[in-house]
Amino acid sequence: MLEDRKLEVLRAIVEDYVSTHEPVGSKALAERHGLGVSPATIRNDMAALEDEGYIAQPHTSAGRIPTDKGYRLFVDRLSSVKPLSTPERNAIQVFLGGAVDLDDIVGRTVRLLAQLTRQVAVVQYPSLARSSVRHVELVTLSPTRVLMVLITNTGRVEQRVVECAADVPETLLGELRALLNAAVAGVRLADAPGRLTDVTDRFTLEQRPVVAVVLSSVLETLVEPQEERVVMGGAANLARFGPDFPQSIRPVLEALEEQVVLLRLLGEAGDPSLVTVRIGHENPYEGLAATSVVSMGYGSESEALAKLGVLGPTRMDYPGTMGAVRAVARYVGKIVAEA
Amino acid sequence: MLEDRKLEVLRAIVEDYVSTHEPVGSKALAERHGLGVSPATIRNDMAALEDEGYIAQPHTSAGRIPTDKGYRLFVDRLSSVKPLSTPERNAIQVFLGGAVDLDDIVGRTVRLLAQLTRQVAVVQYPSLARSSVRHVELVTLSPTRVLMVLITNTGRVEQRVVECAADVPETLLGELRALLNAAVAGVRLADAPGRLTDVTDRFTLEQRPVVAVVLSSVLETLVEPQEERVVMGGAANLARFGPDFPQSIRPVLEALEEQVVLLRLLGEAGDPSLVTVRIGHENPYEGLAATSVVSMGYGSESEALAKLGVLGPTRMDYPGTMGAVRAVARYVGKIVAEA
DNA sequence: ACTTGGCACTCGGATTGGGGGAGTGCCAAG
DNA sequence: CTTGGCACTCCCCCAATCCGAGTGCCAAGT
Repeated sequence: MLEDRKLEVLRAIVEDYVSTHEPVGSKALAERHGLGVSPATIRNDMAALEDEGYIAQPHTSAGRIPTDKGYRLFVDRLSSVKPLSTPERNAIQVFLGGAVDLDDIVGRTVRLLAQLTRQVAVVQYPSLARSSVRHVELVTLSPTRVLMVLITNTGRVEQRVVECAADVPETLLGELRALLNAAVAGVRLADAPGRLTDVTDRFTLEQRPVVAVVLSSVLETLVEPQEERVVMGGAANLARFGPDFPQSIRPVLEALEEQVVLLRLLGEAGDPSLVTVRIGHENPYEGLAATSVVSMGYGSESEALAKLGVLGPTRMDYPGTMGAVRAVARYVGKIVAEA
Repeated sequence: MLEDRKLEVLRAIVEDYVSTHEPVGSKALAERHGLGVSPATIRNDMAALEDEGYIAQPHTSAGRIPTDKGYRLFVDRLSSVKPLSTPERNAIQVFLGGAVDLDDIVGRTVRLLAQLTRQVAVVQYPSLARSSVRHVELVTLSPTRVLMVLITNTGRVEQRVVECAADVPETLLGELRALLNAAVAGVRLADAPGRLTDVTDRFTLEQRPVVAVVLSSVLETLVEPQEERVVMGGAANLARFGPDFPQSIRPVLEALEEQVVLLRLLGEAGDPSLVTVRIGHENPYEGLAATSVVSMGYGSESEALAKLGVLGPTRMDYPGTMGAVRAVARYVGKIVAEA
């Protein structure tokens, strides 16, 4: 009973603080939320909650604000993901439906997420490692230079210029192209290198050096997690962060420019089939101490290809944000899987 | 004589204000800069400059700050582009030298510019319209779907999926590929459509519908200015803008997210072979009233392929910024041209 | 054992009221 | 045309003050 009400009070504090952005006091709480008790009682509960570390006061004799720990409890036990409204769902379909290629899908997704949540959105490109090879193309640029283009089933296109010591005859290239495609088409990138081991053997001794150079380039592209690309958008929503500016926005902007940091933010989250929330100091970057990340994997039913998420102040609307992230992730997953 | 000194005073005001970020008064001016006249004299000149609209005072009895018009005069007549230091030049070479493909070049350029100028950098991808076709590739995805990949001499890769009503036999595709490449390889994109007019004639009547669909897709990709892509970086440098925050940073962030706005910022500048400066209200977007854009075209000797630039507060170090932009533009131009 | 009203207390934030000073404009003399 | 002098004007900074929301605790009520 008492425990129950304490949790109820915590929920009320989080909700009020999220909507007003101001420390919330016992009186306002008692009034606005229909808990049938007096401010004094709430004060007792609040004192307890503070002892346990769920809330804190900025200064003596101010209202309380939730701590990271408080938000954590709220997210884990006091709230449920809020489904989107039907118009919102429709908007997603319309907005993503018009996409033509992978870049377009990712770009639209980022804008969509940013608009829906009014926060900063981050979307990772479908990972190369988990997708499969659709086609390998070799194009002569100059006698000694070859452009290798790798197309995956997720629509991603990787390119690389190969410099060869000797001239590469067009016929050789054609042969190699055919062999390559026969060997790896439809194969997952991670498994592809194994299929290439005996390709060199098919060529004459004098051809082998050239073949080897091209092959090694293909292998590199296959194996290297390659710069896992991440796209960010909605930075203007940072202005919503609060009036306590440069200090708070600066490190966030810095973090957002580092692909590496973005990748870690998304990458270190848990089960990709569920919405994950990392709150404040739980994030792997100190500049984001006042920031939460809501993320989720997307891809085919069976497997996540990549992740996406949004980033906002710890004082965000978790249920709503989680709902938006989940809905978008599912929808994008469907699109990417069927493409 | 008098005119000359007035200009000298204006230059001093701009330089001082840029370095201190504070309104500059007559006394400080007389001391710090070696104009051999008394503060009183300077006051007279300042009054004149104010009448003519080159400087203004934030409030009565404060120092003066340059107006947009003042900066304009400074840029046009009082300053010269400041060449980079040798170490800086080396840094450019090292940093851009390691680039492997077009995306990489553009990405590195943006980071380089942002770091060099400590401002927000904007780089446009080499335009399709002005570059030429290196290769067209057609790949079967499923019996009725064909992926068209267009590779330009600037290293840019455009892709598009073509849906055909009927099955597309591999042999037909091969033929078409050969014809296409024979027709347009090495041709500028703008001129390419003309070369394709009689391609359809080479096919049998029953093949033509399929050929036509693929061709029209190729044409679209060739003709459409296609989303002219722009990349932005160094947003963290916005924090340097000033302590008068959200109001000033918000519209800028918003503008930076609009590809369209970015394109206009770069696009409307003048002669692409020279460094162009747009100051404050000269910009085609009201959110950027306190912002200047320094931009320049880059590409081969003969012709600019695209533009790049930086964006910062009107109170920026113009000579230095212009020097950095020019140096980077030239170097990137060289790299892109020879690639 | 909780809840409640009462009450003294504590600070942060907004407001007010002077100085202090940088900077200006004008004037009269060089 | 330049210069020193001088009165004047505001802005900015600081300190003192007040106000009130909010707290903690206690003693009484259920």
